[in-house]
Amino acid sequence: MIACRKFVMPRVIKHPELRREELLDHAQVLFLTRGYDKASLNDVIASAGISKGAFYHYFASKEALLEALAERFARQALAGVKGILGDPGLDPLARLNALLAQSRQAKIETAPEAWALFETLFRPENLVLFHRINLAASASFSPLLVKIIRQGVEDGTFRTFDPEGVADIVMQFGMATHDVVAKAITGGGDADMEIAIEVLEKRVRLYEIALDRILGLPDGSIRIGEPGYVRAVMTARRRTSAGKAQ
Amino acid sequence: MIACRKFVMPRVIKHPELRREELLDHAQVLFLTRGYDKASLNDVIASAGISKGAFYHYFASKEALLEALAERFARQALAGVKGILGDPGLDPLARLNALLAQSRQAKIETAPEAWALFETLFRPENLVLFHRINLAASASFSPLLVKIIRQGVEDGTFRTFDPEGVADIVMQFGMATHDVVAKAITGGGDADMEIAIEVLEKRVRLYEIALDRILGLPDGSIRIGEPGYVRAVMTARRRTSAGKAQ
DNA sequence: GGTATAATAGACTGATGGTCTATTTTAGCC
DNA sequence: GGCTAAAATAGACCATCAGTCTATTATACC
Repeated sequence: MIACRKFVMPRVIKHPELRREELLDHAQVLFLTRGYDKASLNDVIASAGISKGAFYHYFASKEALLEALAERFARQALAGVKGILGDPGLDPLARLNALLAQSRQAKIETAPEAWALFETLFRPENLVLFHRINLAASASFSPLLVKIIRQGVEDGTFRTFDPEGVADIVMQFGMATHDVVAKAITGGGDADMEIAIEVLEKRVRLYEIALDRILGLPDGSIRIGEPGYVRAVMTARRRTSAGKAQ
Repeated sequence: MIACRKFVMPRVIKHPELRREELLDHAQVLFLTRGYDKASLNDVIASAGISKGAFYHYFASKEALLEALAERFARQALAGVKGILGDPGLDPLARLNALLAQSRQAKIETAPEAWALFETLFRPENLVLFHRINLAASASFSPLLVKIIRQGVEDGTFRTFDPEGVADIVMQFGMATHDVVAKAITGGGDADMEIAIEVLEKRVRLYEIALDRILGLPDGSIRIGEPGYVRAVMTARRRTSAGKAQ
């Protein structure tokens, strides 16, 4: 039992990250198309072309796979936004607007593929996955928002007694917007979409004014998106998703 | 094959509702304590003391059981609130405040048992259940809110261009409040709770002022809860949940 | 080439949601 | 009370799932 090893000890450090990333790619597609519950582990490993033993070498469980996927989503979402905080040439309001613009308009318009994935997160079958990503994302996103709002409060741009609370509201509005957009896109026909666009455009205006007033700013200070951008986003998305089969 | 029946045809109408309700009771306890996923169908039928055949006579699937439970929750939540809309002696602001008070303070303080159940909905394992209930609840709750806000807009009490949007925001705030309360209660020790109470009290004030401003009301018009009520609720809940084993 | 470990394969397991067939209970009708 | 058809119930059975276990191959270092 007590094998007195001769201490030859080769230490091997490989690159399991690559395999993990590859697995996450396959899992992402399957989880988002079928939902976390409906996509079985066998589906994932079949898609990746590996055995069960290999999978469990890289991930402790299906749950761990989900967690890793959520973390990767959050990391990617955060990456495009980090620079704004570091930019010293922006005042707090511009910074907040830049953050909002970046996290919606820019991202949506420049990367419809990424948005296509994000949008499926709002489908009911992806509830679990969405929740995980949401947790991971707001854990890293909220502090950025709080920091910006705090700066604004300190230099007098914003007026509020609860920066964390306002940050939370901003996150809530952001999620609600995504939700409405996703519902509209996945929803009914073109006539429905016209109505949805109108509703959403109005909603975005409401959120803007609400944030203005909550932060003690004059109406029209906060810009979540230009007028007409909802239509642009949604027609663009419609075009993209039209080419896909189920 | 073609049995030419003599058309004796007895028609039997029983009361399957009772059995269904009973099953929902057992499912409610199990789903809320263990979570929807972790509570197996066998657990449910064992708890109810019936066979699988009997269960599938009343419900098409485990999913259908969840749906029915969510509907019942929503129905119960709505029941206590219906009267407010019918009360002709209230102006829109009082009506909105009454609705907010009813759906929080009153409900919480008068029925800690009900709230204890509700609170567990926010635990991560109950995500699916919560989402269903939330859907069912807002489907019936939102129209009430919209109606009240519309009345207020018509008679000039409220000023907004998007009553549906404001109703959505009210729902969002309500959910966020529940969420924070639940996290604080299920969270750490008494010291943490003191901090949580402070945060939440501040958050409630923020939501109140936010709604005031969104609706064009003077600050202090909307009352979600009296100052100090958060502490009362949370200490009351702590006492209740302290007596329970896991 | 020897060796310890990383990596992989895939049969196997226990539990789960759901199905199926068989049996008992219920309720109207003569 | 007997006849009948449906309602209600029981529980064996099934396919599928996440996860385990043992066996085998590949790799990197000596």
